[in-house]
Amino acid sequence: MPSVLFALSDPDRLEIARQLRAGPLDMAECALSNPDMPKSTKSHLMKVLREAGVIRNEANGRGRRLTLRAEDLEVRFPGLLAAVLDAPAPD
Amino acid sequence: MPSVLFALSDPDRLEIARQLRAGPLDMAECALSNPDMPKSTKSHLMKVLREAGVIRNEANGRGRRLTLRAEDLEVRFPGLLAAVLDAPAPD
DNA sequence: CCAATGGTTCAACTAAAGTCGAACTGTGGC
DNA sequence: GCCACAGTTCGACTTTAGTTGAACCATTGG
Repeated sequence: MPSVLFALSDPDRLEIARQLRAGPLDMAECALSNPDMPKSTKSHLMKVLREAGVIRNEANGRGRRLTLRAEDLEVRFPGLLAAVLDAPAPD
Repeated sequence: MPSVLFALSDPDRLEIARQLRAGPLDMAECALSNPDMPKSTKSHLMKVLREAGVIRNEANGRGRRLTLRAEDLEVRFPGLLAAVLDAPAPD
């Protein structure tokens, strides 16, 4: 649980979670505030989210499909994800 | 918002928030998992929570009264605090 | 007034996260 | 098979957060 909150306590990672809310996304598609972020850094963000159980990250063609694990989170921490993602702009 | 999630993403700080849920508490009363934690460390935990806007910390006699800022948080991030504190044991 | 109690602040240190280039892996198109 | 593409992993580094003793400040009981 602390790890979930920690994962979401970063603007970039929160932004990713927000984008995934509407549905799975190819990693290449999800744009961050900083467009010229090195791919190793971006990959690291995904890793933190993945290890916290916030997203899934499976190979898909030559890219990667990112999925928000909304149902799993809902079971473990009811209402949490909604409360976080519904909140006002990422400030 | 990230700062609130960050503040709560630590077992000790989360524990404090949980204890304050029932009502204000004197700092001396709120016991942590580690009872022989130095007071400077404990004070630091409070600072993080305070600066994130999670708690209030006002002088009260020779001690300090800690208050969970539940209403303020509810306005800014509806449902968030409840979702976090209602969640299963601090794991 | 003085000493004890309860916390804060400071400064120095340790530990943990973030950053990013370079090397590596797997997939698809040609 | 080979090359380009999309990401991951590794390792070295920088940055940020946690930890703690010591000095300090405020309040209260004697």
